[in-house]
Amino acid sequence: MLSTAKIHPIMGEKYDQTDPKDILRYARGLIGKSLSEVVLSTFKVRSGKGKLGQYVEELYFGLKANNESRPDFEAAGVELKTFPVKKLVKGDYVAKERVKLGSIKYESLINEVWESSSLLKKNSLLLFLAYLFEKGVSDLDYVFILANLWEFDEADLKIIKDDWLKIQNKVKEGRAHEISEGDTLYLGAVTSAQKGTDRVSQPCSTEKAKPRALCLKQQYMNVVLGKIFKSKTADFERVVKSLREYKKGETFESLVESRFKPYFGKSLDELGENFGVNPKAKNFAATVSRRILGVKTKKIEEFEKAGITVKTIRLDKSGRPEEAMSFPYFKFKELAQESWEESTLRNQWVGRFFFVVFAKDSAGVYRLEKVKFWSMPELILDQEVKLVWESTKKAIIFGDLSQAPKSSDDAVAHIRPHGSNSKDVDELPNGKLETKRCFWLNVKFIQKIVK
DNA sequence: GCATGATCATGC
DNA sequence: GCATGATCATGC
Repeated sequence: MLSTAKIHPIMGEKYDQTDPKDILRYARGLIGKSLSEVVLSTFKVRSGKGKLGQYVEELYFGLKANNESRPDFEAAGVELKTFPVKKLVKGDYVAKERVKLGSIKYESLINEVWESSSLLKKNSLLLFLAYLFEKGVSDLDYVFILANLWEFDEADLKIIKDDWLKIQNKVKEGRAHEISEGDTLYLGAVTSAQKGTDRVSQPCSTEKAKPRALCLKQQYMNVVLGKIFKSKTADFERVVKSLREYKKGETFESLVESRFKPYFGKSLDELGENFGVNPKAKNFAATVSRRILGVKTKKIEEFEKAGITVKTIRLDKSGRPEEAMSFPYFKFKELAQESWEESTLRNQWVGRFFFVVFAKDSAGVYRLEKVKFWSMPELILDQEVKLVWESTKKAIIFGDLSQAPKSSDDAVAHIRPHGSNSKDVDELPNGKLETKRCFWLNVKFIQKIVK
């Protein structure tokens, strides 16, 4: 606990805790500095994660530990979110992790209504305070790089509300133990267990559930950061241009599905011709799918924010997927250093998927059969996929990729080359060069999903 | 028919 | 120039 804490002379400067703009002005006094530079204090550094946010609140803003259900700056309605970002080689800033909005209380959640929900009350106006994360730097020495007020626009709020309702609904149905972060789009229900085995009770079932917190997904934060910093990669196209496009009771997902419905049964070639897409390209079906969504070349904002991976699947005449499903290649040395919980693979596969399925008819013509939003049950992810990942990591560290999971091992996934050609290589920790590889979802597993 | 390695068009 | 999504090619 804190023994003493003194505000630095330059922070003797006052700010108006009832005025969001003045809070922002004061917050910006931190930009380019670390906490240790602006706060003179003798205090014990607390152990554990996420303490920097508390230090900032107490030492810089002079706030007391706050009641969970109200914003930090109650009179101004401003909630402070301190979070780490990383700088990519190309210069863009990305969130290091999700931004937590508050823990989920299963018992009370089921009695809340959205408009007066604790989530909305607390998080309507956010003050994003980002610091640059660097390995090995202590909490007080991180340099702050951004302070910005953030209010969700109508389009985002619509999706966040539907996310919230979806989570609430699962708890009402007594399925809190089946919640997965991939269920939802922008608002995630991330596990917050201290230990992997921690479980809490839920109101509508005797089954114990993992403790969870509501968060803004990492991908959502990446888009937000891109917009704030006006990054070149933050140029997106939205599927939903206006809220009026939503029919009554329609969610973003059902709206997307309804965009595809008029094309069900149409042949892939026919669709490609209509949209002027080169049928020879290997991403032919993927490009056609994007055109159906009404986007041409830019990234899809809603999909990007939600971390939705769009994949096309071709089924043969017997309904079997013709190929396994590839993902971006991984760097051997990076994977070797990761932990499963924070791995690139888990982060990608815990998200949502959108499958566009083309099936070969009796005449051998591919036709758009259906579309499907899907997320991997966390049980499969944290057991079966984890095993595949761990075995891959072992093989990489050992320096022999022939020991990595193969398609014939009959698991959920395997690894296989994924480069431009056999000369497209990456270095193993032992210095040996191997063709770049990626994780692939097995044909049988994909078949189960789309059935 | 299937597993595995190799490769290609696109977009940035 | 390279990552990505996806499919092609080969061999058993």
